[in-house]
Amino acid sequence: MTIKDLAAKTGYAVGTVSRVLNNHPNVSEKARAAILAAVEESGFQLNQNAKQLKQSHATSILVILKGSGNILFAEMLEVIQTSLHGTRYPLHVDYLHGADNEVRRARQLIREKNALGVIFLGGNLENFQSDFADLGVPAVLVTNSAESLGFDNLSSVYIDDHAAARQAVEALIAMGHKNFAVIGGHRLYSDISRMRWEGVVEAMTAAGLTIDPELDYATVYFSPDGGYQGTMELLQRDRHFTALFTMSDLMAIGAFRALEDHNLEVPGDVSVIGYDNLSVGEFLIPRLTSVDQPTEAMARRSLQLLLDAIENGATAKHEAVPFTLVFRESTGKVKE
Amino acid sequence: MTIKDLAAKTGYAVGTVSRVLNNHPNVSEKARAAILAAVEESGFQLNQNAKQLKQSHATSILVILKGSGNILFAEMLEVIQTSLHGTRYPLHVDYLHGADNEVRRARQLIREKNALGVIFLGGNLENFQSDFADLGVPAVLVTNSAESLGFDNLSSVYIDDHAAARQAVEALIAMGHKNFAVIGGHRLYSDISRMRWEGVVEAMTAAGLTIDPELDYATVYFSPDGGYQGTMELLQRDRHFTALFTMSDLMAIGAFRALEDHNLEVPGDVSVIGYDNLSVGEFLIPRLTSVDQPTEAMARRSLQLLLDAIENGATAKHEAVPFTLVFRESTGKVKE
DNA sequence: TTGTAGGCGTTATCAC
DNA sequence: GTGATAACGCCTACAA
Repeated sequence: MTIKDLAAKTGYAVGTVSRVLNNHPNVSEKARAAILAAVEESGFQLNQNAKQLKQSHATSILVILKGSGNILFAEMLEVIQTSLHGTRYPLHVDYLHGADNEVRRARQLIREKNALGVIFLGGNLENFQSDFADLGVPAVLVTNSAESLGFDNLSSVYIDDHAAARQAVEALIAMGHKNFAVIGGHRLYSDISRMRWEGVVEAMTAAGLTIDPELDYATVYFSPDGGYQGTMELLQRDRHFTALFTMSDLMAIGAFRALEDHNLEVPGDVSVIGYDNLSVGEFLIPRLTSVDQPTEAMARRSLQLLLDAIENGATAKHEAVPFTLVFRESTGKVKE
Repeated sequence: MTIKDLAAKTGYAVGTVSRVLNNHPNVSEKARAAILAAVEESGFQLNQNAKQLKQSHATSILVILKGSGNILFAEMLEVIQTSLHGTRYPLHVDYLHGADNEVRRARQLIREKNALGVIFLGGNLENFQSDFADLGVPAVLVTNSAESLGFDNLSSVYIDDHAAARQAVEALIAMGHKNFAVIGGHRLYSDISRMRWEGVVEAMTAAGLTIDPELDYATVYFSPDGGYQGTMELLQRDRHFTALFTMSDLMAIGAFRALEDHNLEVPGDVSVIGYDNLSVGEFLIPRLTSVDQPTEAMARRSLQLLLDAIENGATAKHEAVPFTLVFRESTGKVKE
């Protein structure tokens, strides 16, 4: 079933059918009604390959999401989708694995889907470094700052991981904690892990405290299991920490379990602070203190920046979205 | 940059370029090397729109995933992806929202992507009822049984939700529980909620116990928050249950919290059993008893059924994959 | 082994 | 307001 068939069926020419299907003017009400009826009856669907192949002017916006399991990205995507719904910008979403090169993928999809701009939900700075030049359309990277790259069509929206981690630790220091342990990802391969770690170190140093990058840090996956393994490892090293900073709320769940297994109380013996402020944290026992990732604000802002660049040719901006610390029950004053 | 440009650049004709790009035979090594070098240098990428539009024979397999937030589906997708990697079947994945019609979408994508077959990860039987006829390629529905529909090209792989819920409740009855409460989705709109509920009722009835579909059931979302709200509601109704069946592990997390808020111990005062056996359950305090969804087995089996239908014209099959109950700490004998 | 040309389903530019 | 018709980029007979 093609528009040719529809044309034959209704007695009009393909051009008229196409005009109806695309809501173009200069079509009689009669023709429109007849063709729409035939479409309805036959369940006809436009072939997007042919459409995209032919269509000359770009109209759509592209979102490239790296890591489909990431719940924060999923939330942001939802915001973008609802914001764009009903506008004149169709949305294309593409899901990528961590290993794939998101910038190359973007380049191909921009051409194929006639995209006006791209939002990268997550991304690796190295890929932008090597492949972003001459992308041709405005883009926004969400999560990392792309300021250092200096591309004039690449904006970025992020939270200041460095400052967030620092403030989190400062708050715990203010509660009297002196001995910290940290669980996170690989500081070499994970930008955010490195930045958060640096924030921790900065806060410690500023307070005249010390933390050992080898002994007080556990490198694990961002999962409950990772949190469990990491905490067990830290505990076995016998470092006697009273505060545990996990780089994700998921890790904190595993940390809770490991501490329980060692008969350590939260926050009585160990204060635990997570990261992301996932909704699940509110229901844990004890309720989890966490660094809030303002997903909605980040999503909204990135879309604004992109549309501003598309519609008004606005220049690239790099913005840190304000974060907040959410204090709940898993942190407290250190025991005397 | 098109294959025309490549042809001009290398001095060969577009036909030769196309043959190289598609690994067709009858191309001299010299030509292949020259063209591949040019491709590498220019970073050329085939336009998939044009390719798919033109390509006559189908090669790919389509996976339609409903509800991108669903962690079980994400796991199954991973199994399918790795299984298919390196085979002659490219994989197309499409993510859909709950409200969209997955069968219509499949119909369009089959045509556009030249798919040989489809795996539906989740799906609504009503949509299959109304739109599946004459889909044209073999398909497998994962999660629900499609046996009642009787389409000869639609297989299904599922776990017997009915039996699983029944066995879960039977096990708790064997521990001495008599008063049950259940938290799940809307039994009208959610097939699995209805089937699980029916399993619960069956077990209760068989044991000579009663359960009230109004008073002992809370309809909520499949989330920690839903579990919390549902448990609070049940508690406020003052039904004095000693066993709580939640239709998802996520709900169980919220249930734990609500019980704690009422100074009720798990499993001392109330035994809690979840569903899905997510990895997080292992780390909860107490560790969560749950109905295991054999995601890997389901994914493997669905792919086998599909490939068997594609390659050997095998007829549609409907298979229940065996589930297991994983007993951990959140369930126990009822207090005397 | 290589080149040529028709056509996939659609949009857009012409005439009418 | 409507109908032809030339592309879009590619694959694939078929011819050379």
